[in-house]
Amino acid sequence: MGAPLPRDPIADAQRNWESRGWADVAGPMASITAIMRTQQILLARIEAVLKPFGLTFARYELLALLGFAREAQLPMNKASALLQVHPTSVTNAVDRLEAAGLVERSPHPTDGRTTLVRLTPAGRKLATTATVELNAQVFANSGFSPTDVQQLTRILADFRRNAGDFT
Amino acid sequence: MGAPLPRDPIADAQRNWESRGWADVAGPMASITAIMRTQQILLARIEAVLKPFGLTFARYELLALLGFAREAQLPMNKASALLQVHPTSVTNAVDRLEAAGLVERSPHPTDGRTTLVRLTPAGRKLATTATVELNAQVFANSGFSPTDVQQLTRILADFRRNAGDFT
DNA sequence: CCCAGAACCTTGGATGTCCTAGTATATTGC
DNA sequence: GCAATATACTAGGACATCCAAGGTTCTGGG
Repeated sequence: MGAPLPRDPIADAQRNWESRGWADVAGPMASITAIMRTQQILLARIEAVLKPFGLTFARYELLALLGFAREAQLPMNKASALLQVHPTSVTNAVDRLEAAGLVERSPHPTDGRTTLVRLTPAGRKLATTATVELNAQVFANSGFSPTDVQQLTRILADFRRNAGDFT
Repeated sequence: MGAPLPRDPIADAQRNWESRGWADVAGPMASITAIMRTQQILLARIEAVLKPFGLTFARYELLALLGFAREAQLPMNKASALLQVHPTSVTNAVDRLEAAGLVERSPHPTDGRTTLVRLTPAGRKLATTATVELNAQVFANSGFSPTDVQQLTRILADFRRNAGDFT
């Protein structure tokens, strides 16, 4: 979005916090701000790879999830829970994927309230293609060393468990 | 958004990647996905604290940045660079903060292209109040141990530098 | 058996982010 | 000095996320 800054803006913020008498929380503040920024960078990289396929990250995640599901299908509410996003976000993603012919909705055989989403053959194919591309262009050169990956995985899993994501 | 899941969905995804023959990138994939999810959780906590003040995280960040600037003012493009967001996002945030009487726009004295944004007294006061609240309710109990904070700071700073955020 | 409460999905609204394009002002180069 | 290029901000559009509200279908207790 612009040229590199001469200084780390987050490190500056941490110093500002300390000089204001908030030194006790300056470290966590900086870590959290860094997570926000890192997420933006990673999301931008991912979306750049997915754009040629007409996919966004949200839609890709749903395709990938369905690709690993039995019969390549899931109830909407199950998808919402596993992706950990609001049900309306799933509705939105399915609307667009369905319009693109990548998934199909069908009524649940026994529960009239729930709707099943299933990959079409085209959806299955695209899910694989897009994943291969993401693996090669983003995950293979993530910018994290193997040690970093291990530490991140541990730290963030602890955090997510503590936040109530899973038990 | 829902009850805790019985299993970590990201760990499941990692296993799925491995069983598909993508074991070499399964670790980074899981780390990156965990960053995405962690960012969502943290953002939700922050916005919950800011909501009573009529602020969002984007608007708060701008207020906080101005609070540390000389004269409590900055050119729009400088704010965009330091917050590392698109210029239109700053325009959007300033529009709303200005409507709320928290910041003011003024023309740059020598460069007719640039606009300065400055905190109003109300804006300065709210910035401090909101920060104290965020410190107490989010950063003081971040969910990261002091060791985690150190490791995160190091890993994410390396990543951001490598991504071209700063030198 | 039936109705109240719960569960599931969708619609509509608010916000934020980015991109593209357009307007206005500076700066550069011939 | 003037035209070409670059920079700064803003308007409009596409997407995603969440919340609130509404319609439909289940489930359970009386």
